[in-house]
Amino acid sequence: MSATEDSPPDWRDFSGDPLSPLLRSATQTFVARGYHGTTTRMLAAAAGMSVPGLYHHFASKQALIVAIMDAAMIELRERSLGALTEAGDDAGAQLDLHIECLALFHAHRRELALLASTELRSLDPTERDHHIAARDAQERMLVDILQRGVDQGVFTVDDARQLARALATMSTGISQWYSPAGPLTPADIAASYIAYARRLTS
Amino acid sequence: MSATEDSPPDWRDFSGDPLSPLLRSATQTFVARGYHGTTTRMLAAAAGMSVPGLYHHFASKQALIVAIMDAAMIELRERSLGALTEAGDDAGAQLDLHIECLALFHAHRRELALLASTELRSLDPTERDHHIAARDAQERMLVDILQRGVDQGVFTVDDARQLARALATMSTGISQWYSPAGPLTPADIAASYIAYARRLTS
Amino acid sequence: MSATEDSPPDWRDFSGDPLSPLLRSATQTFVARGYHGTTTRMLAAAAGMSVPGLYHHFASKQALIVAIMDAAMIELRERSLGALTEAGDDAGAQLDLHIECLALFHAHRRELALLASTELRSLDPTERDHHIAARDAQERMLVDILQRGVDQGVFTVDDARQLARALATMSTGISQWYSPAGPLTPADIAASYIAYARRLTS
Amino acid sequence: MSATEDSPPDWRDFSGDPLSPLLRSATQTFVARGYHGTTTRMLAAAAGMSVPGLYHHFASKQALIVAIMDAAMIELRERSLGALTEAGDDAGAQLDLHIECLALFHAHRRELALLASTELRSLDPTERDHHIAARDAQERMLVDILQRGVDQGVFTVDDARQLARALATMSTGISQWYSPAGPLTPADIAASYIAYARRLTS
DNA sequence: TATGAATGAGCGTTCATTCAT
DNA sequence: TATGAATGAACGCTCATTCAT
Repeated sequence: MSATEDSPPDWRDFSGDPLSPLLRSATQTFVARGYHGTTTRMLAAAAGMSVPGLYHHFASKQALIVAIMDAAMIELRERSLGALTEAGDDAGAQLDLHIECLALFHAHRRELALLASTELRSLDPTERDHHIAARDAQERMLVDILQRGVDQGVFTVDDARQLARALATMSTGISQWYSPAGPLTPADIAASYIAYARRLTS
Repeated sequence: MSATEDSPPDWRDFSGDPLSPLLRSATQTFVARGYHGTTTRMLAAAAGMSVPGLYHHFASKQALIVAIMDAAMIELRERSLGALTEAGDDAGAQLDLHIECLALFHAHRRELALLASTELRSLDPTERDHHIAARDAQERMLVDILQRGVDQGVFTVDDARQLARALATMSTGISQWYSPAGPLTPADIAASYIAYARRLTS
Repeated sequence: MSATEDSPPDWRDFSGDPLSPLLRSATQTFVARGYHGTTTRMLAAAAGMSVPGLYHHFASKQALIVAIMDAAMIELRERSLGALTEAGDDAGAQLDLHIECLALFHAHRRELALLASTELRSLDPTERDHHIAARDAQERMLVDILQRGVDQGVFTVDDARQLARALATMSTGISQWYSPAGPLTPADIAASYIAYARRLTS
Repeated sequence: MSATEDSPPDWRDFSGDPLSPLLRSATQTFVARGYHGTTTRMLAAAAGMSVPGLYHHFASKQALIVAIMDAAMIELRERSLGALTEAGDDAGAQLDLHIECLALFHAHRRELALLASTELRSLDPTERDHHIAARDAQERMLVDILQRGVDQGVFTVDDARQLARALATMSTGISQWYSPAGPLTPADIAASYIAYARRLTS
C-alpha cells in the first residue's frame, strides 16, 4: 500500500495488495462459498499448498479469516483517516472525500469488503465483538461528518443518522455489483456517488 | 398475506406471514449462522421437532432454504407489481411507490431479505440460476422506472443503471440495520427513502 | 454381578460382567494398544459398529475409557467392602479376605485391572484426580488392615506401609501374567496369595 | 555404568546413567504420556532440539523407544548376572542378591523399568518378540533360583513358578510407587524385600 | 550439523440423511 | 406421523517423516 511502513500511504492508491497470496485466495474462496461452506482442503487447493502447509502459516481456519478481516478493517480505517486528513475542516470536503474513499475501497477491494460484512457471524465471540466495534466506529465517522455539516450550516439534513446509513449501505453495496470487467472504473463510480451524496445533503 | 389466495393482496399489508413456523425458525437460524453453519439438528431444535420430523416436511436441508428463498422472491415480486399497478403510468408515482415497497419489505421482512441476498451462493446450481434471474428481473424494474422518468422528462438522471443500483442497495441495506426495537417504523423509513429517491432524481 | 441392584452382591461371584459388550471390546483394544494407540475406527470395528454408532452411545473416546475405569473402580471397591464386611473385626480374617478379594479380582478382571492401572495418565485432569484419589483410598484399606493387625498384636510387621505396597503390587501383578488358559484357577491363586500374606505378617 | 567398557561393572553401582540425555528425556516423556501419546515434537522439545535434530540421532520414533528398551533389558540382565556371580552356588545367597538386584534396579531405574513393562505393546512385532523373550529369560532366572533352593533343601516352596511371579511382580511394583523424595532409600527397600523373600521361602 | 517448511495419511469427531419401529 | 438408532462421507486438524537450505 506504500513504499515504507512509516510514510503515510496514499488513500487513493490501490496498486498494492495488503493480502498475501494465501490470504487472497482464501478471501476468494470464502466469498464464493462462505466460511462454513469452505473446507481447509479447498483453501489449500486454492493456495496451491497441502493442508498441513496451510497450518504452517495459520493456526486454524478461524485464524485465517480473522487475519483477512483484520486486514480489511485496518485498511478501510487507515484510508478513511487519510481522506479525512486531506479534507481539512470543511464538512463538504470531508463528505466528498469520505464517500470517494468508501466507493474506491468497495470497488477495488470488492471481495475483502463483502467478506468483512457477511462473515462477521462466523468469527469467534471475542473477535466478533472486536470487529463489530470497529465497524460501528467506522460508521460513526460518516454520522459525525453529516452532523458537522449540519452544525456548520452547509448541509440540509433531516436525520443525520438515517442518512448516514443510507449513504453507507449505498456505498458498501458497490462491492455487491461492481465488476472490473464492467464499463465503469472505480473512479467513475466514486464521482457518481459523490454527486449522490451532495444531492442528498443539499 | 391475504384472506384468500385469489384476491389481490395489499402490498402494504405485512400483518400476515408467508412462512410456516418451521420455515420462519429456519430463516432465523440460517441468518444467524449461515446455511453451511446450520445443522439439521439446529433446525429441528429451533422448530421444536426431531430431525426425522424435519425430513417429513422437507426432503432435504437444501429444499428448506429453497422454499424460503422462493417465498422471499415471490413475495417481493408480488408486492412490487402491486405497487406498480397502484402507481399508474406516472414515473414519479412509480418511483415513490417502488421505493416505498422496497423499504417496507426490507424492514418488515428483515431476515428473509438478508437470507435471500446472502445465501444465493448456497443454492444448488439450477436453483441458483433461477433466483439470480429473478433478482435481476427485480432490479430491472427500478432501472425501467428510472428510464421511463427520464423519457417522460420528469427525472434528471445521468446514468439510470447506476442510480438504480445505488437506490436498490440503499433499500436492501435497510434489512442490515433495521430493528423493530428502534425508534423508526418501517413507514418512517419508507418516507425518508422516498425523499432520498426524489432528491436523487431531480 | 447380582440378581437385583439392591441386594448386596457376592464379592466372590464373577459370573456376571459389569461391562456392556461395547465397553468389553473397548477394554480389550485399549489394553492391547493403549488409549492413544487405539483409534475410534478400531473401537467401532471391535464392537461391530460404525464409528458414528460409537458416538451414539458415548460422547467421545475419552468418555469410553472413563466409563470403563469407573466400572473398574466401583467394582473393586464394592467387592473389597463386601470382603471386609464378611471378615468382621479380626485383622487376620480381614487380611485373608482382602487378599482373596484382590487376587480374585485381578485374575477374573484381568484386562479391566490392567487398564485401570496403565491408563490413569490418559484421563483428562479432573477424571484423573478422581481416580487417583479412589486408587489411594483402595490402597489405604490394606494399610489399615495391617496396622489393625499390628495393634491387635496378631501381625508381626516392621513397616505396615511398605508391606502393604508389596502385597498390593504382588496382587495387582496377577493381572499381568494370569491366563484363564493356564493351569491355575483364580481360586488357586487366591489361596496361594493368602498363604503368602500370612507368611509375611507372622 | 563403569569406568571402562571392558571391566565388569558393579551391579550395585547406579552412579552412572546408561542413557544419553536424549534417551533420558525421551524416557520421561514416554512414561508420562505413553508411546502413542508422545509426539516427536514433544520429544524434541524435551531434549532441547528441533524435530529434524531428533532424526539425526535416531531413524524414527520407534528406533528411540527400541534403544531405550534395549538399554533397560541389557542393564537389568547384566546386573542380574553380576548378582548371580557374586552369590556363588548357595541358593539362599542367590535369592538374596537377586532380590536385592531387582529392588535396586526398579528403584534407581524407576522410569526405565516402567517403560519396559508398559510399552512392550508399542514395539514393532520383531522387536516385541525379542523383548518378550528377554523378559521371559529374566523371569526364569528367579524360577531357577527358587527351584535350586528347593532341590538343595534350603527353601520350603509349594509352587516355585507361582512364587517367582509373586516375588517378581512385587519387585517390579517398586517402580510404580518409589520416589527418591520419599523416606526410603533404594537400599532400605532392598533390605525389606530380601526379608520378604526369606519369609516366603522358609 | 541443524532447521524452517512441507506433506500423505490418518486422527477424533460431526455431518446430512435413512430406516425400523 | 414421529423418532431412536444408525451410517458413509467428510470435517478441521495433527501425525511422523522428509528435504532444501
